[in-house]
Amino acid sequence: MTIRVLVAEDQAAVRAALVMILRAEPEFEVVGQAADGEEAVRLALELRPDVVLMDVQMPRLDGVSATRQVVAAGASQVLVLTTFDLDEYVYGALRAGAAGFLLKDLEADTLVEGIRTVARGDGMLAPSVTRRLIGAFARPERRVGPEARDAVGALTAREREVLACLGAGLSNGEIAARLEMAEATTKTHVSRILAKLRLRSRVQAAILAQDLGLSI
Amino acid sequence: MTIRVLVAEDQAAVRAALVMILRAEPEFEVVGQAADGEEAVRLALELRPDVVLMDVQMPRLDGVSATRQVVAAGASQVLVLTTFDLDEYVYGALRAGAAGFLLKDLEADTLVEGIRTVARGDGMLAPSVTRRLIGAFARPERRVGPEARDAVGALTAREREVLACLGAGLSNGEIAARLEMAEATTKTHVSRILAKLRLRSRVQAAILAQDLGLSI
DNA sequence: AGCCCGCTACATCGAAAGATGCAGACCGGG
DNA sequence: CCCGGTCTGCATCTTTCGATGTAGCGGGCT
Repeated sequence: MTIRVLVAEDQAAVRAALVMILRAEPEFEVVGQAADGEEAVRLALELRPDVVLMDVQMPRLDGVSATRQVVAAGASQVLVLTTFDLDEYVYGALRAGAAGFLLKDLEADTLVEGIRTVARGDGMLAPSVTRRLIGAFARPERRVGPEARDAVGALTAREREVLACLGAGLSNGEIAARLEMAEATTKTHVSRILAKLRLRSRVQAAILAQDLGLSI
Repeated sequence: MTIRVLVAEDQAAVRAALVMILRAEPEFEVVGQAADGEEAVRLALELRPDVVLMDVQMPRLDGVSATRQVVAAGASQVLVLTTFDLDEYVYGALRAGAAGFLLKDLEADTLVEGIRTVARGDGMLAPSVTRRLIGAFARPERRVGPEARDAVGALTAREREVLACLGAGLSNGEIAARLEMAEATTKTHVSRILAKLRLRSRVQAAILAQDLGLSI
């Protein structure tokens, strides 16, 4: 079971080096090479490789945008490669749907292992990127204490529905329409929610709903 | 430069195996072993190892809580180890401040490499965990499009102050007091903010302020 | 059965929010 | 210098919100 790889990298010397590393491994087959983003997208859609090795800095279409298109088409797993681990590149690539992000100062072993990893559907990140991603992930959730979660647990199912609507920024009238109840009933629910959660306005309820990740 | 490691794992056989792996590497020094979470915290604070290898399932105090305490004290980097890669464990551990998260089905090499990685301040995740973390990270950002950021850029400084207060869930009266203006003036600002951002209520403005990370 | 609880509904009333018009302050350009 | 534009501020008026009381209805429990 060979892993079919497309190499997208504009610098010919670097591209040649990458291809050489891959050719040294019998399990890889380099099915194509691209020198810019547009070519990368075109070849990915045509060849459907298992993995696209994608440089960030490329002419005509940058690697992040190319990644977005390849992933949107469901063509391949994309492993992004770059010299600089700027936040902008990292976050951009990951949001574009990249399965991994490696820096070019890597060992051949790491690259091989990375391609293997993303080929089987897992993720692979450079260690420094991993740490920052963990940090970025860990921060947002500090807001909601357990007491708030408990209080929300004390709400009835219907009240939670209303709370989710509040989190979406709907007015009482809109909530009533969506949940098929009278506006007066919505007000009743809102009042109860505020009382149970010890909040003073629907705005605070909406923020809490956001933090809890409630969605309608 | 040896790396000082504390092993926290309740199953004696597993603990012994981990210690054996570490002892085989001359760069590691196992400075302590703990059989439960409380002991792990106590030893970490006392011995200040470079890395704590922390099991999730432990008696008396679970590994996630223990991690939180060790990290809060700034004692060590924590590499969490578990048999099951349940979301609950992963997210809990990472939010608790863990530098890494590995599954117990790992190779000895991976463990060694993981400890080395977290010891120098980087992050290390099992590949399957990496993929899910990327997914979890990529999703949240759908909320705020560039157009919203542009619109916020069109606000005046004063209006942005008011918007930040909205994001905190304050009423017009509270905003007026905090920013030292009349409540009527606050209302003017709120109205202008809503018009510029094309929103229909302060609730939506508050949600947007949250997503933008505005804070007072 | 009787009972409690949750959902729904409506009315009423005071408080908060939001739209609108207008005035003084400030600033760069003519 | 004055002029238009923008920012800031305040007051007035209508709408929406939120609290409170009352009540019918259905489902689960004893």
